Amino acid sequence: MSTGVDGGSQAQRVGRPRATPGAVGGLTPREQILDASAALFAEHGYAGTSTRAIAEQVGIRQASLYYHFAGKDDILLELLETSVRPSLAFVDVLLAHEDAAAALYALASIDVATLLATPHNIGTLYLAHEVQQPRFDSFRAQRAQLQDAYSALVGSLAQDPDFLGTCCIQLVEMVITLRRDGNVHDSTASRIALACLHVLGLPASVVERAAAAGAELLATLEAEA
Amino acid sequence: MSTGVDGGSQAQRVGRPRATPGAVGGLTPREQILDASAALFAEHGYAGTSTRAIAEQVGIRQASLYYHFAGKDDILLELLETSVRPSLAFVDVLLAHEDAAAALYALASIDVATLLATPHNIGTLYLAHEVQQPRFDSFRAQRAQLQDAYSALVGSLAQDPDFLGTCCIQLVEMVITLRRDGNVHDSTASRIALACLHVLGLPASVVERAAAAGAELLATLEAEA
DNA sequence: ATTATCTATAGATCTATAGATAATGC
DNA sequence: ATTATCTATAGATCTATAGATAATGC
Repeated sequence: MSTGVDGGSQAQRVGRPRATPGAVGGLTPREQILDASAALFAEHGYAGTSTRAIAEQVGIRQASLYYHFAGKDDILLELLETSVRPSLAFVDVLLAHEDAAAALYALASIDVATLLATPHNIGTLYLAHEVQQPRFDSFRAQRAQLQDAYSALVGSLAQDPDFLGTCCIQLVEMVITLRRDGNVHDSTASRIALACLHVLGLPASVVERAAAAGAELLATLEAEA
Repeated sequence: MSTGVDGGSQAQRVGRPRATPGAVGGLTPREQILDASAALFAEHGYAGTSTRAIAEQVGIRQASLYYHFAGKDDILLELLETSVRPSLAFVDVLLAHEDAAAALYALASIDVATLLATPHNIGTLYLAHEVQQPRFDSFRAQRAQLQDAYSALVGSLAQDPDFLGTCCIQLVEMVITLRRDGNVHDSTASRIALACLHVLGLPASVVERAAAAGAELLATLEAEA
C-alpha cells in the first residue's frame, strides 16, 4: 500500500529516475539502502556513518533516503531485526526436541550460520551502544528470546543454566569477531557448537554422542526448510 | 615536565581556578577528565559522546579539555591502554609456569578481575568500531599479546590452540556484558575461569585438579603483588 | 495523479584553535 | 613568568524538512 514496488525482476520502475542509474542489480532502492547501510555500519559503526555516506554509496542524494525510511534509526532497526529472525524460527522445534544436548548443538550451529549469512557482518552492531536505547527494544526482546532458548536447553543438561546459557551465546557470537578478522572456516559452525557442549562440562562421551545427534537433527531441519 | 601536577594530596593548585570548584575528590583535572570520559563512553559510546558532554560532567568548559589532551581520541587511547596493562604484567610468569592448565585458570581469573576493576566498565569499548582505526594500533597490539598468551597456554593442553584460545578470550570478555547488565557475582571470575578449562574439552578430573591448582597459583601471585 | 527523485536549506550540532584572563609561586 | 582556566568563534559537519521536478501509467 505504501511504496508499491515492482514484483517482477526488472519491471518498469515508476517515478523520477536517478541521476546516476548505475549498478542496480535487481535490488529495490530500499534494499540497496539497507545493503549499503549494513556495509558502512559494520565498518564505521552506526554513529560513525552519516546519512550522506549511505546515500553516496547507493548513488542517490542524501535527502532521498527519507522517502524510504523515516530516519537513520529505522534503517538500523530493520537491519537488526532481519538478522535475528531466522534463528528464532527454529527455536520452538528445538525446545520440543527430546535430546536437549543435540538440540543445543543444532541451535548453536544455526545461530552461527545465521550470523555468517548476514550481509556485511551485521552482527558487529549487536554490541553497539545505540542498540541499548529504548528505540531498539523490539530487537533486544527478540535477542532475549534466543537467550532464553539457550538457557532452557542448558537447564536440562547442567547446573546454573543462566550463566552457562550466556556462555553459549558468547561462544556463538565469537563468529562475529572471527568473520571480521577473516578467520572463518567451513568447520567454524560445528566447532563453535561443539565448544558449547564442552563448556557445560559434559563428559567427552556424552559430548561426542550429542554432536553426532545434533548434526543429524540439523540435517533434518535443513531438509524440511 | 609538561603538566607539573601536584604530588601531595590536597596541595595548593597552580593556575586559574574553575568557575565551579565542585567535587574534586583528590583527582587531578586530567584524572577527572578520564573518569568522566570512561563513564560517558561506556554509556553512549565514543562517537556518541561529545567533548562538550565530557567537559560538562567534569565541570569545566569544552575548550579547557584541550589543555590536558590533544584530542578526543587521546582520551580514549589512554583509557584503553590502562585497561589492558595490568593483565599483561602477569603473562610472563604464567607462561613460564609448569602447570599450563593452572596458569590458564589464573590468567582468565586475573583478566576477568582486571575488567571488573576497570572504572565504569571500559571494556565495553573493546568492540567499538573506532578501536579498529590505526590510531589505536598500540592498544590492539597489547590486546594481541594477551591473545597470544591464551593460545600459548592452550597449546600444551589441546588441539587447535588459536580457535580455543579465542574461545577463552571470548568467555573472559563475557564479564563485560554481565557487568553491563548487573549480573556480576563474587564467583563470576572463578566460574568464567572454570568455563575456559571446560571449553578445551579436558576430562572432569583434570579440570577439577587444574582449577584447584589455579586458585592456589592465583593466591600466590596476589600475595606477591 | 502518482511516484521517486532532486535542490536548497534550516538549525543544530561538534571539534579544535586563538587569544584573553585570573590565579599561583618566585 | 607560569599555569590553567575562560570566552569567542571558525569551519565543518550532520539530520531532517520543504518544495520543485521529471518520470511513470492511466
